[in-house]
Amino acid sequence: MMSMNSKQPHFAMHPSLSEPKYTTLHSSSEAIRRACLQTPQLQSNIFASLDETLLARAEALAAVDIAVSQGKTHPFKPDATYHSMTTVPCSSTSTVPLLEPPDIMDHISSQSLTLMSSAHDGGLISTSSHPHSHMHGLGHLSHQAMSMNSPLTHHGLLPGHHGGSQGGPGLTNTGIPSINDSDTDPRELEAFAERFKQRRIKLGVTQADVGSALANLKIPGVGSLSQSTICRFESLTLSHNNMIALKPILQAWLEEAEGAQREKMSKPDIYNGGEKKRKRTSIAAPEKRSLEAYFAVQPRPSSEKIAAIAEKLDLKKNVVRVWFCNQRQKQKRMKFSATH
DNA sequence: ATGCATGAGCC
DNA sequence: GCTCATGCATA
Repeated sequence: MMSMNSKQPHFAMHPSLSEPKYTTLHSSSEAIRRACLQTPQLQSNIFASLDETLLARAEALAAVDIAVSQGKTHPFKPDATYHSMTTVPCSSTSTVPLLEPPDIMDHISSQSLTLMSSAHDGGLISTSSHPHSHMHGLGHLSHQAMSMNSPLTHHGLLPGHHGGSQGGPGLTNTGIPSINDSDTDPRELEAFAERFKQRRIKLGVTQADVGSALANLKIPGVGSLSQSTICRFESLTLSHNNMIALKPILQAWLEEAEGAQREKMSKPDIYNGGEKKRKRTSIAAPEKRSLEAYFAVQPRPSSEKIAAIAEKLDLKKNVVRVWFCNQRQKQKRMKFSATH
């Protein structure tokens, strides 16, 4: 089922309980997330529990691997986002016996470090053959975010100019807030996100409501967004560019919603259900720890390594590949990476 | 709130 | 195959 099939009148929701279904561990989990976002926990402990020889070998191999991959595999594109997440160990108590990265590294590196032959994509995990149809929302205008221009601006949806003043975002003829220099300021983004959340709650609207209501704005190229995205916007767990791109849209919605705070939408869901559901893969703690250990020495393993790691951990190769992708993406998120 | 996943565009 | 934006499913 959808989370909120029929939009309920916002007044039906208690201001203090604006998230009917997603309000379980807000505060506590956030603290944890913040802490862990910055610190791939367990690493030091993991290695500490390993034989020194193995550790040494792992590092040596990783060094080789890094040199090789940076030399010919990837250009290591610098991102516009702020990342201050190197591998800082986080206090932990684990002493779980993991698979030793060295083993795998050793195994593979002995022959195919620089080669990339098996580039096939295994099937998706878990039955997944969902018609998962449309990519509604802003998907189509979120191309590779350039390091300086937001996708929206790039797409021509938003004015690329800058007002130059920070007196407050004005509106263009189209009603879309213009982009000022201040709009790209992390501090301003953070402030806006906070304001947004407060006002949203004041309106008694859930994150999911906001997401679907965006389609009602009829802004060309702007459809609905998921609860996830709104949540991530509010918590700043999006890339800097993504934040910049979404800000004007959410701002437009906010103004609109507050302006007509009486007969807000009745927007039915844009995505229909009926199809099969996707089953989320869950990587067990031990395996996850191993992956984190690998990630620490080599965030960008080759296809061969991914395959080897997958085999070793008894996971689908694709699952491992995606895990590394997501891990890298996490490092680039905004939250506390910027230095105000 | 967050983990795993998809898909588009780029290389 | 990677990055990025974004989403479904779930804790």
